Amino acid sequence: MSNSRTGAAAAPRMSSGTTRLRPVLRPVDTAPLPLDSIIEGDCIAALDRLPAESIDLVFADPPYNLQLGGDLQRPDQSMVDAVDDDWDKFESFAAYDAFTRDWLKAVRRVMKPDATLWVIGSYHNIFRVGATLQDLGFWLLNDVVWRKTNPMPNFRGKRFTNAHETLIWAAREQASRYTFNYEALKAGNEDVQVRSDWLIPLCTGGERLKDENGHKAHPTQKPEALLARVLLAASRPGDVVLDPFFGTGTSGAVARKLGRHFVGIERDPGYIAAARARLAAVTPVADAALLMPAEKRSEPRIAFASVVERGLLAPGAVLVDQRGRHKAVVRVDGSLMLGDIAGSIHKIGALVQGLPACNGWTFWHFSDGGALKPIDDLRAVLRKELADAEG
Amino acid sequence: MSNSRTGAAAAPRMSSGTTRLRPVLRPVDTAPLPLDSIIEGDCIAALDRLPAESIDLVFADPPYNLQLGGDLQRPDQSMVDAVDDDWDKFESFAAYDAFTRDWLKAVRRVMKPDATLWVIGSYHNIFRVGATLQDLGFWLLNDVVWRKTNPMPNFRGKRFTNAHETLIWAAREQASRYTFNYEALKAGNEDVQVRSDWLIPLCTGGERLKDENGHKAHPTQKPEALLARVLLAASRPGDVVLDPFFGTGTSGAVARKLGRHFVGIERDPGYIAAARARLAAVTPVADAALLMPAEKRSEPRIAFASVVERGLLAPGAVLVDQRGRHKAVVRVDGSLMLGDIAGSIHKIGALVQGLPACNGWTFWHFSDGGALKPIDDLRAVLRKELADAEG
DNA sequence: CACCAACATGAATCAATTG
DNA sequence: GCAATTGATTCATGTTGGT
Repeated sequence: MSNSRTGAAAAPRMSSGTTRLRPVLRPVDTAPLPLDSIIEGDCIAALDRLPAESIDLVFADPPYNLQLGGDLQRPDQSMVDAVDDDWDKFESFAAYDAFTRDWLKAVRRVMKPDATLWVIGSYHNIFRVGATLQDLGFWLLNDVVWRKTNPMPNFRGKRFTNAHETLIWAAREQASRYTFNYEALKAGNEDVQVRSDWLIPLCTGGERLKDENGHKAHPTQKPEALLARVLLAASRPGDVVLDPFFGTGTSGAVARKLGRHFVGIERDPGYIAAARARLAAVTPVADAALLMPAEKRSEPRIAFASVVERGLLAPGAVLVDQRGRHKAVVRVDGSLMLGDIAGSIHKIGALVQGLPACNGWTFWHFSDGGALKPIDDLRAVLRKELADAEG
Repeated sequence: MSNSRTGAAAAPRMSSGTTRLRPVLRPVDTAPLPLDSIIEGDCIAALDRLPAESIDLVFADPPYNLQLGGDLQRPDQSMVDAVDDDWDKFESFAAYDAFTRDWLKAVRRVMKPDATLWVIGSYHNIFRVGATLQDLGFWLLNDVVWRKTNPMPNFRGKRFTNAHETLIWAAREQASRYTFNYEALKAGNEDVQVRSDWLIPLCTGGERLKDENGHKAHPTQKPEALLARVLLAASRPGDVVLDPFFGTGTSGAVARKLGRHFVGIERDPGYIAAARARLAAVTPVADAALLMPAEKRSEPRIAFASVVERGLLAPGAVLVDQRGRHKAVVRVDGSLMLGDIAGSIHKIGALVQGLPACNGWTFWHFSDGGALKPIDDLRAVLRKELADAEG
């Protein structure tokens, strides 16, 4: 592990160097990663200049103007007389798919092998994005529903109130060992696993950026609470968060507040100006201890043999399961004996239950003054000794 | 309008005769619409034999293409009974796409011009289905989220609990003048528009069909409440509801109960037998207006993390008990920190008191202008927001 | 019969380390 | 790189069986 796991101020984690994918052609003129800054320009061109495998987390809020003008307009600018012409629809969807494919491929190149990607969208575009992700080899982890507490009603009464948007969370590849701060999320959620549906208000009021005329600075500014949950779930302090459609910089503001680095790409100078002003006003959470995700510290491995060696259990001692239905005898070498079969605490535990696997530490119990206690208690004794010895 | 709109017993509505799409090649040997019966056989072959433009509503629960790997064990070492049926296995995404395209095209031919289609799926397949719908010229109306009250947990703690599935609601084409019972839905929802996220329990208990051995008759039986909401929203009494993946006939049972006709297509004789027995036991309700399933309600769970996310408490804020004997610090992720130990508000509250359990909401207080107030007051603020969202 | 404890189960793309 | 081993991990709801 890199040292960045130990503090918010540390340098960003570098790629492990192991490339699990086939080698990637890297553009000749890549620049060093411009940490905590906004790159002005076209998303894909800018991505192609970033170093490969340098990003820990990607958050993307791509445009979904499937049939409008702008960057997705047909190349020849020709007029289409029938707007609902099937062929035109196909052209439009195909153009959007090509655009999606291009930016996702460019993003994937700069992701570390264990990086993950979040994309947000609505039913207009999210299906195409999701299918493209699968086609490119991303590994879908969850689709997450942002339930809006205060959605805009459906004024014409012709459909259900469009009260949610969808986020897709995907790893770069199936083999990725991605960051997921399970324990921390659970601790903040009444000690229950966090579900795939999140209830969060729209970005309104003081959080909503306004221009000099009092109009909203960006049409689809996302709430910081949404980004906070994304970053707290799937990144660590010191990680680098890339947002290829930076807009007015919600992802950057939250990254900065939570001790993550950001890299933003944005084409519109107006949005960039708004984002820069916003970022300058962000106060990072100072105390690194508040940022590190609550985690069960990984305990040193203890062999059952050392429990016997240390005399916490004598050879010949009888272990039973909690309800006393199964018995086994401790041998000097730390294996268990059941009749004439010997094996590990796990193997014998699985055997007597007819199961493929078993955690022997919690399954087997010993008698301590009449009370049955799991042998895991004995492991805890050794761990404490070990911890004390290390200071 | 046909007279079928006025009563449950009327004949099914016939096509208006105006074809808004380009002419469709109709198979020579189409049969008359086999109302209220199950067609045994391949989905696409059976669809090709149905008359064109004869269906008012389609509900489809296609294979999800789960792509499961090895076995999954629960923490108690028991096995998860996963979907491992042959009908859910596909060679590749391309094969699944081809399958999807074929059945959707066949379905579209038999839909009336104003008919709509519902498809349900998970993140494994729903993106591909949605994109294919768009490619074929369907017009997406909503994506609807079925939020499960009681989903299966994520046993390994590696992802968010997969707590929802997605339904796509689409018209045959953009010009469709589809059925949407807006006023009825609103009246049944405390006079507010029905949202795109529905909270409904899984199909369990007595509703779940079992075989003679007591095992579930179908691995993915859907709750009747879900189908009831679909049919009440987007069909009228007397309409014909087609289900190309009939399974054990939930859509048919609900259609029959609500005074709609059904046409089911199913390949597996075992499922068909179960469905026939089930359908025979259904009693149609005399007055369909009486049956509006109430949304599942439960006391909303508020996460302390969301109190921090919304800025009601800042990271680093100090919480104390009422008499100021214990202190703990709020972290960014909604856990509390006591020394170097992090945990939930409840766990840390229990820890400082040496008790096995503690209600952190009433135990911990924050300082509000000199006065100590329980953090439960902050929960009340969020609860009010949530109540507004749930209706 | 009431009550409680134990058990069962739901569309699941659900590990990390050692040898 | 692959196989074998170790060991970490669950929420809501309904049913069953015992006192």
